[in-house]
Amino acid sequence: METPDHSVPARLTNLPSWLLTQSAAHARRLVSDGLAMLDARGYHYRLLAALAEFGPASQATLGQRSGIHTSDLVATINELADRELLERAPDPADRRRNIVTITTAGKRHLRRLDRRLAQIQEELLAPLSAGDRERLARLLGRVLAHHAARS
Amino acid sequence: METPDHSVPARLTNLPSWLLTQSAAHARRLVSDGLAMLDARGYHYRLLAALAEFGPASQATLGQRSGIHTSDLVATINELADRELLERAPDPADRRRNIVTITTAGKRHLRRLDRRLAQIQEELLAPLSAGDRERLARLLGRVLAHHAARS
DNA sequence: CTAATTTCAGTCAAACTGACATAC
DNA sequence: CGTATGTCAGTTCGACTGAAATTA
Repeated sequence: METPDHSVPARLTNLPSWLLTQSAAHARRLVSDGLAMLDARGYHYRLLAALAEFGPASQATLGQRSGIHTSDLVATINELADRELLERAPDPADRRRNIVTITTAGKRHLRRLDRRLAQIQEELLAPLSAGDRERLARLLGRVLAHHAARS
Repeated sequence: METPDHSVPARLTNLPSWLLTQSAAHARRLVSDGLAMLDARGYHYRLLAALAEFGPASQATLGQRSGIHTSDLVATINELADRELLERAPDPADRRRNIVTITTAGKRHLRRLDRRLAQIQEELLAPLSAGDRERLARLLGRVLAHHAARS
């Protein structure tokens, strides 16, 4: 069983970081396109998910929960606030802070994104069995946990 | 065994595309930083690898082999040609084409990048056993093959 | 004074689009 | 003619940096 050396260098196909970034590129394209149909993007989902699951919070803590840089959060919140999917209100207890809250429309929007993303996962992982998907998720989760701890 | 719901939304930790893009983000950071120490970046490695493994070629076919858009290839080749790591010469048989060839210095540079990337993989996959790494590579390879076929 | 929070203006790598001139 | 090739200019998303203003 020889590989017929077609097109892509062995140096790359044997390189885990390449396999990872390339499959991630496909994932990002699928997610981007899928969310764009609902006028959304990755940051929107991540922020709405953090708000829905952990409740209202300041932008600083939302940054940690969503993994979005607080600097990028500003624009993301602006976009969602313009569409009334969340609300930004000053914290009376600490006037430096804004308290961000998801609205009912925001929750509805999040559910739409959930459904779309489920379809996208199906497309992304099409060649893998349920067991394979589980194994892949666990392996990636371990890598992620390791590097998340280191920061 | 309850998850202590610390910080990151379950919607994300259960989403394969998120696991993938997040671990890829760590990979990219490690690779970027590691290659930057050798004044290189991902595109340099991919292009040099394609040249070293498959020999001289036109920019169009190099684009396929390296997965770099022919539009981005122009700048990448410029950068490497300036440092004499490859040569760009007009194809006498078809004057639209350039034939790009890796130089001896380019091969030497590639070997340096190989070594650095090997260290980076170690860092990236630190929490995984050799068997786990193999399994991860196979799973990603299958996902990749599936989507590469579709384009 | 120091530290935390938000905001703004940028950079960067990778992936991609569209247009154009040239040559086949 | 239409098609392939290389070049150029520009965009997008996500991740990130640095600096400034406000308030604790």
